[in-house]
Amino acid sequence: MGTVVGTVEDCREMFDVSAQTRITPFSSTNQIGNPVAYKLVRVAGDGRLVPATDEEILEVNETDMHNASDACQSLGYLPTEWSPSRLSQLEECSEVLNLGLLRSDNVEPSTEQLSSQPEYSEELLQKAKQDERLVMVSTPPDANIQFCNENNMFDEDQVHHEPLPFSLDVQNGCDVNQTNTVEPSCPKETALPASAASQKPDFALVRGEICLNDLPIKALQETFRATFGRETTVKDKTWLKRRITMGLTKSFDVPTTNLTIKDNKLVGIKDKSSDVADVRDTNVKEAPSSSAYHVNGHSNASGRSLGVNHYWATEDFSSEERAAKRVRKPTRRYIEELETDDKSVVTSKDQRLSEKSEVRSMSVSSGKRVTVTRVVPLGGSEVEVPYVSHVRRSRPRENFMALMECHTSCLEAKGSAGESNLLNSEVVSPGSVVNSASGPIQKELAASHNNNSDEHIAAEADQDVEADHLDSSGNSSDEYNNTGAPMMQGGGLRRKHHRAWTLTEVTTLVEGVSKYGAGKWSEIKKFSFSSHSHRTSVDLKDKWRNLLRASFAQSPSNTMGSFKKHGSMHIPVEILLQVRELAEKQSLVPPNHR
DNA sequence: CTTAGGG
DNA sequence: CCCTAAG
Repeated sequence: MGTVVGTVEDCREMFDVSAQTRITPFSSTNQIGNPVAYKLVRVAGDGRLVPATDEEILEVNETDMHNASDACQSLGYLPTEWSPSRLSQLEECSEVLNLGLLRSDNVEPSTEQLSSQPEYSEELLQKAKQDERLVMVSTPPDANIQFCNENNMFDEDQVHHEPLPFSLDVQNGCDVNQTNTVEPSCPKETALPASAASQKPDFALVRGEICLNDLPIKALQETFRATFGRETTVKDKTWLKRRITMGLTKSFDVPTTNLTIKDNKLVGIKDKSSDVADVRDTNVKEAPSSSAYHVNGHSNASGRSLGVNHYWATEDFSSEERAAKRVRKPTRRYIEELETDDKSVVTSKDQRLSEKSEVRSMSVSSGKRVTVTRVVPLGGSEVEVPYVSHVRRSRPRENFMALMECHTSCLEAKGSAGESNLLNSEVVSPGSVVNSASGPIQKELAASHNNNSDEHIAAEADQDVEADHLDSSGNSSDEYNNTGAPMMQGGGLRRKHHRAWTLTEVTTLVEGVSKYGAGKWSEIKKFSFSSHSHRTSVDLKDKWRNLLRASFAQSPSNTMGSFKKHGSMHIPVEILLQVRELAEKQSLVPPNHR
């Protein structure tokens, strides 16, 4: 489903019919606490902005279809003269559009629903091009409050329009006390009930950088999701914070209706730029005076301690926004970002990296066509999917499961057919993950193909099995799936490549270290771990580090060690002692002796 | 590519 | 485990 995109005229028509019914005291329903991205349409009579109902959205969409196609001849058409910045603007647009979609579509928090949305993104982008006519408006969190202050300007009709939480993802992901059905509550500042308070935390989530500082990465990711309506796999706190902040500020730039309201009055039709500015101004200038901010602070205090603040209550938002726009430097670290970020701000270095990552994410393909893939986060795991467009960024493909299954079956059936191309070209290999870990995996794949066997797994797995039955933990075999890629399990994705270290592995590691010395990981891998296909040298290094930690943490006081977390394998004390011995020995004796 | 470290 | 920065 799309957004409310349409000419003002369209809306007029609609509202001639429906406007009266929906004009009710604002205070009766809406929850200001919710950072809802409203789709606004203007009421014919008084020119008010009112949130569009879903039906209206539909209608408008239909009416708009023509307009859209009119204005933008074909969907595939992209004016070449558009500057990159222009495009990026649009991207932002579409992002916000997606946001709007999120809330309008979500009746249930299911992901299937959401997953289908990306399909519209392209179309949305197209629509976004005619920003002149965009009726849909996504108001940033504070805008709601602002509307509230402007007093009845934002009429609400809960029957037609149920304000949904900013993003369902936020609720779900953040485990906040919220239900999908937003109960009507008084949005007035005066009545800031506990119900509102319960929602504040979410609100706070999308606040600003300052309040993000204390959040763990997870929370930041949630916030990101809440902000952009899409997942992120980025684990870089700094980046996340910056991005979130940017997203928040940027959302102000979304084109609004041609008509603008100023001081409760309809100003009239303006050109886009001034219009945007106006909207922003009203939002920015008026909001800070609102006592709603207090409420926010309050609920924050009473709610989850997010270390929240009055960040945007006190900050000069407009300036902050402008500053952010310029200051912002594109990240260079993650493919996801490189592909979704504004191209306009990419620096030369980033360009290089971008290319690099492109290469990285490019799959060899069958025959003439090269399939570029991108990493799509799904349920904590990342998979490469054929890269479609920048626009589709909100949700992973819905039939991902199918892809996975298809792929795995491909693998099995593939053994004889043996065209590895297939894997890469059409269905994206789940095994080829972003990082270096894909190396071994692909080796495995190759092996399986060469063997022409259906039990290609066994080829490598047996080694593990062999190793496993020697020790107690023996849980590494369970992880073994065809590709070595994360396996589906009850619909969820396991973290890719998580294979518990078996006791034998540990011992061989220790022994390897004693032989070749700590730090000679490649050697150790080559000689001692030749049988264990996985376990890269890095793995060995990591494991050794952990072993060291364990050994030093445990032996000083034996009491502590006993009631440690028993989540993972218990490393026998002897081994730990051995580890420590080795560690001490090696740290004292320079490796040159060996 | 290999190591060392931070996350 | 993942991701990177350095050699």
